Amino acid sequence: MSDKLKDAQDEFLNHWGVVGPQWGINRTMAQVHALLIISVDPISTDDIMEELAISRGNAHKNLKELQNWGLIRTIIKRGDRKEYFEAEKDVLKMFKLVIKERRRRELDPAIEVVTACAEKTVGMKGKEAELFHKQMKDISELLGTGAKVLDKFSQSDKNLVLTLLLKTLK
Amino acid sequence: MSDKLKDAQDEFLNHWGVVGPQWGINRTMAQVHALLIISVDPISTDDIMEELAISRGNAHKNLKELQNWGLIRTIIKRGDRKEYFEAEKDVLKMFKLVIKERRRRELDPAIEVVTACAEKTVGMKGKEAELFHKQMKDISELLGTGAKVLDKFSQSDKNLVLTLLLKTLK
DNA sequence: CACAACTTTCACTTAATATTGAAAGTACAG
DNA sequence: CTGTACTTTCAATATTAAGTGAAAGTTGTG
Repeated sequence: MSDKLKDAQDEFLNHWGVVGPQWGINRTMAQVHALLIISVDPISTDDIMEELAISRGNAHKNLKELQNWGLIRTIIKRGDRKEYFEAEKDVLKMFKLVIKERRRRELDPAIEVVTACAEKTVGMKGKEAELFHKQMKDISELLGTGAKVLDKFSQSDKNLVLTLLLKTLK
Repeated sequence: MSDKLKDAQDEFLNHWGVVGPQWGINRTMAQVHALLIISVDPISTDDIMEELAISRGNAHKNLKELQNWGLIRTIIKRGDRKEYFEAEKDVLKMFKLVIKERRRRELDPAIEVVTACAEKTVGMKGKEAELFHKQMKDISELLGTGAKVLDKFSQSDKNLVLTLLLKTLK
């Protein structure tokens, strides 16, 4: 008998490890996270090592990284010296954390660069200088607005924001 | 005399090469694009090789890739056999293209995986199966809505959508 | 046709990232 | 205080991604 649940879980773990890197998240981190969001109970580093067939160092590093993103938390059980880990299971909260982190990593540095470049060329004359300044200013403004939108989304506590958004955009 | 415009342009080219990879775009592709969006006139592969000090193969590959994203177009001048390249200069259009491509690369494959996993476990009994199914379904729905939002944005021809959005979310 | 002016491909090199596993570090229990 | 049950670090190694440059392919021109 093939265990259909186990099959589906394995499919998720494997494919998520492929999808992760397309999101700028490494394969193992994506898989550790995947494992945790489908685990009913908190699990230990050893469980993760075994389940994903990875080394202790690797498991450790990625668990730390997931903690930095705020996606998982450490659980300690009394009478047990091991640490256990548990993921944020609420999918909306989870995505808000991801968006927040990606805004910080992707948008913020880009905004800094173009804003500085725009400022350095303000008021300059000549075709080339004017084009350069305009491009820097436009990119800066657009990314700035984008960052604000993402902020609002990740701070909002209404679950239906996305759905509302969709209607607004229609 | 230090050419302030040249300095700012170099700063942009260099830093954009750092920012690019954080966006899942390789350094050279980001720099070639950067060069093109601040060039007043179309430029050739040789110009790009010289300006960025990269090989022909590398320049070629990244130009092709930028064409796949729809971010640049080829220009031919009569009486000249060389190809020249020109970027989409409208920053809003440019970002719409980037968003469209990233949705395709990041969201679509992820949606496919979780949707399949959700379908395979519909109606299953037991704590573990129920959690798994719920997680897959929730992720699928959230990503699905996200994809639609990005679609609307990249299809919309109103320039002020983002700004409006911001107000809606307040 | 055949040469010149290009563009494209690709086997190889180089650089960047991820992974391992063992050693070092910590902290609790007895 | 000491042994044990862990967590953390890190130098070495493996894997993956990017870049090179020369050779092969293509196309327009005389």
